Amino acid sequence: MYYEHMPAARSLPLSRRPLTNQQSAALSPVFAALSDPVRLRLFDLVRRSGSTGVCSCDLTEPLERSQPTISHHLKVLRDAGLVQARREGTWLWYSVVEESLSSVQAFILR
Amino acid sequence: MYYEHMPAARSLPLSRRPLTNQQSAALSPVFAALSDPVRLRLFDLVRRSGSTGVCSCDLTEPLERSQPTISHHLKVLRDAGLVQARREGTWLWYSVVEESLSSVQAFILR
DNA sequence: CACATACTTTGACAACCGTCAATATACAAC
DNA sequence: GTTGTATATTGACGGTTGTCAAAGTATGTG
Repeated sequence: MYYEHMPAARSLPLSRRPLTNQQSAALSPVFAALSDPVRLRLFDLVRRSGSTGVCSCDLTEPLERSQPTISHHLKVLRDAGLVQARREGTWLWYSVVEESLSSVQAFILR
Repeated sequence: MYYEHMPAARSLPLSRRPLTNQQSAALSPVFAALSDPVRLRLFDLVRRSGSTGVCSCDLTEPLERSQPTISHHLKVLRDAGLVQARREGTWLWYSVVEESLSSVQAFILR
């Protein structure tokens, strides 16, 4: 008799077991991406631009940082999976990745 | 006529306005405290110890870090307002500060 | 091709971070 | 007081981070 259709026995539900090394390694970069005040405001500006998105050139002035610095921060947010870019001619339109904060949300409610 | 009892006019509800410099400066240290994988697991272990708390000596081994390192990380979590310590004789019992993640939660749902 | 605009990459710098060994402090028991 | 245990602080080390100026890449216009 095969048991492949039976769930493995667990002493505790998944969320009640200690955070594993892998889970924390996957989650910490998301927190790290939001650990800088400039990036927090950057993410907020991108998020409130909605599905339309916002172009990088419009983010330099309100954040009072140089254009390369904004580009650097956007890359950090992109690498963390928090925002995405869509090219349209010369411009890059940034928008948030929906559900990208679900892992953080899951950790809070854990 | 005095208007001191009238609320200031607002073009948008508070949560719909861009994150201010002060808000991001207050929020980023909380994310920074959770941006390290060891601290994430540390916070998780403290949290699951409940109101009883857990003593620092029991955290060194599962996290595979030296005692000074764990002490350092606990201080970071304490400074961020995420955990608190209560002394009982020679031991310090660490427990989470309830509602300490509410600012993060508010940011996610913003 | 040249030129302009939008954005990225490189390189440098100071500041910060994670880690541990060594040392110091706090408390309890004697 | 001394001795022992629990925790914090100090100092040092390599590695990472935020920032900008300068240079490079990409796309569009003429």
